[in-house]
Amino acid sequence: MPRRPNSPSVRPEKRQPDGLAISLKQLAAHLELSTTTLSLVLNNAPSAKSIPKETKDRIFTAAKELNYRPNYLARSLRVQRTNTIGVIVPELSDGYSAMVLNGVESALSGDGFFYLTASHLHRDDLLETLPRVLVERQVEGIIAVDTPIRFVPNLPVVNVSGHEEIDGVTNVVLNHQHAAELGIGHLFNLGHRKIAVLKGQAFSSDTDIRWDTINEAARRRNVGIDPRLCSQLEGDSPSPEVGYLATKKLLATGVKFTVLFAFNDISAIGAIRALEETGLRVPVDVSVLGFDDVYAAAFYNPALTTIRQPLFEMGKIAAKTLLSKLSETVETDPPATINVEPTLIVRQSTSRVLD
Amino acid sequence: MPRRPNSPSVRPEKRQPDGLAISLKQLAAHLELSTTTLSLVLNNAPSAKSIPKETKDRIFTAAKELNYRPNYLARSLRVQRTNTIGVIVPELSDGYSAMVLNGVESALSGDGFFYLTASHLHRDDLLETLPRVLVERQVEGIIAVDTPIRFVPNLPVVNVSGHEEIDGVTNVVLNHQHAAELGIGHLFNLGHRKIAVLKGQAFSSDTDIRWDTINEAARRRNVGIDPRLCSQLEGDSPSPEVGYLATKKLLATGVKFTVLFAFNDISAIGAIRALEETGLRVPVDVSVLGFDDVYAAAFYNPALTTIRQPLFEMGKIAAKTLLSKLSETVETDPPATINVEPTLIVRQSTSRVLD
DNA sequence: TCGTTTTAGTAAATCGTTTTAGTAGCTATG
DNA sequence: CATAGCTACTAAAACGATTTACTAAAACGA
Repeated sequence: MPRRPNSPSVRPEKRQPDGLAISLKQLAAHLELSTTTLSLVLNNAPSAKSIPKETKDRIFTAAKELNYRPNYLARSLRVQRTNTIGVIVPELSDGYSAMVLNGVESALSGDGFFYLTASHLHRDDLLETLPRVLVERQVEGIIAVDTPIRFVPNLPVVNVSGHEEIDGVTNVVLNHQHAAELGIGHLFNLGHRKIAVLKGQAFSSDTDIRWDTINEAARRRNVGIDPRLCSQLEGDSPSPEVGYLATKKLLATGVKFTVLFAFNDISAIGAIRALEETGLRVPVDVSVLGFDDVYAAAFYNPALTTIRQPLFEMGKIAAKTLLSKLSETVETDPPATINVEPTLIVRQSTSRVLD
Repeated sequence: MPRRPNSPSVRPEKRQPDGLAISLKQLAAHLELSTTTLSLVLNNAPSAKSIPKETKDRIFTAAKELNYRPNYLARSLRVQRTNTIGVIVPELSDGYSAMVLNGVESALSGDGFFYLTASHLHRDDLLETLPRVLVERQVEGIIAVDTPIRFVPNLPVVNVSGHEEIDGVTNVVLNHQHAAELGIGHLFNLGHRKIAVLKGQAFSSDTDIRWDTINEAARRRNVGIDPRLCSQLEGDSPSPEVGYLATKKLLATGVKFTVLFAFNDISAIGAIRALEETGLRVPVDVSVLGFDDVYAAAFYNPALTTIRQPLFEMGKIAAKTLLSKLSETVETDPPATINVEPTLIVRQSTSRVLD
């Protein structure tokens, strides 16, 4: 995206001060007109067509001069629309949520919508209460990101990476069959047969389906995955450490493997650390396959081969879907599930098996 | 933080459905009482002490049964408080903002506050309009993160990593003198004298002060920084690529250096890629020093030596400061600037100079 | 000239709360 | 036995917009 450079320093006098808030009533008094007239003109309602241009201009200039800004609360209360949605994420710092959020925002900002963010931190109580609190705050809909649905509000809901089928909830999910095919296919073609897997944490929505589809794709090629070669991530830290620990556990079993299929890039990075500490070089001795394609993946050392998940787009799609649910002009319900496609990004962390 | 594991699957019948919203008026009609009484009881106002317990219980149970939730808009409009603040960030996906945001949220959530997020994407028009729009939405205060202030609303403002002194704006900033001392001191002690620097993008608040303090700390040790060994980051991508490109430019000049002090960890990662592509090993041939200590830093290969900036805490402090500005019980104004201290984290990307 | 339409507005209701300023009826007290 | 004080409530105003249902005057048409 091309950008013009900003002026590096802003002169203080360029900063605009703000007058005190003025209400429509005050503005009307100042103009000796009724609030009705002002409201009609300022929102250019159809019935304002009988108001002469001269009066309209008076209103507009006075509004600008006195810095009139409608009170969103009052307006929202009256028109029963807040142009606000709620977004529930596990935690903000994990990269995953931030990416999705970024997509959500990009779709929302054009339409004058804002969003309230809330993190549930995998806590049961928050999973119950957060949707209620958001409803209380009159959000028009909710986007949940990698979050189990405990409470279905009477509002449109879109769940990113949700896999439960719930009435009124649209799931935006990766095509996991395809993702597993890409990953296992790539490893198989490189000659790998002893595949270890880092399975996701129990609380992660994708854990089960990821594991199931990987297993299936492997079985389809007559390469069963040795149960001893599956290690589950534990703990909700967003750092690579969880992958490091899970890999250590894997190595401790002594069962040999030629490749490690990680649950995500972050855990793949931790895994590589664990492998190299044991004297295993990546990808010479062991290949490592990531998932997600976060920014760091391309620049890691070695650059990660990974299954790209279009998180930004998923957020964008989620927001657009929610908006279309909210606009009463759209009649057709969105499908219960919207699939997005993964991409295999081959870099340096996987290579052909030697023996 | 200890956590009990979640049940991995939730039985559908455990999901709570939501009844339609009911208003206070409806609830009052149902109980054959006035809305006044209900409001007094539900908010247990002092004047509700004359209401007998029996009536109170009737009200509470009916509210629970009919699932009454007060409309936050209406309440906010009446009491003139929204318990909502606005947060303006450059972009969500860069890790930096997400970390700060996480801290903000942690301080806010206990106090029943929520926040609206807006990204300015370094665009001049958004820098002007976003604060206004947030004011329109009746936020009670604004936290700006690494964001120049173009428009000072008539509200408490806290600027994380802001360096302009503006009336009514509190800056939460790193002690950059100390940070530069830690960094340059570390490099100096390792014998480095030819120091290259990756300077931040023009739009980043910390760029100038970081550069100035580093220069000063170097000069204090009689090691001037060769102007040809300073390369500025360009472009607003949050990926390591900007560091990669800036380092390539540095290498193209042919001027030798023994260490590279990067603007942040992300650009340090890009720098290492560029160095290794040229056949320079880190830290054997060139040391690299990062800044921030993001999650990836500890697990990068080589693990990054870096100056840790407590971003989570800075967000938390910013939010707490804003809240104290908002509570009229606190009389004393917070200081114009709040300093936080950096820490030097020594890992594998720096080593003693050989010659 | 009379009726209709258009022009240029306004009064009042409304959204869903909170809060101020009461009001009846009962009880205690000197 | 008057009155002060308490008990158990309520009517109505307010927050700041939007919207419905008007009106009075002017212009138009036949």
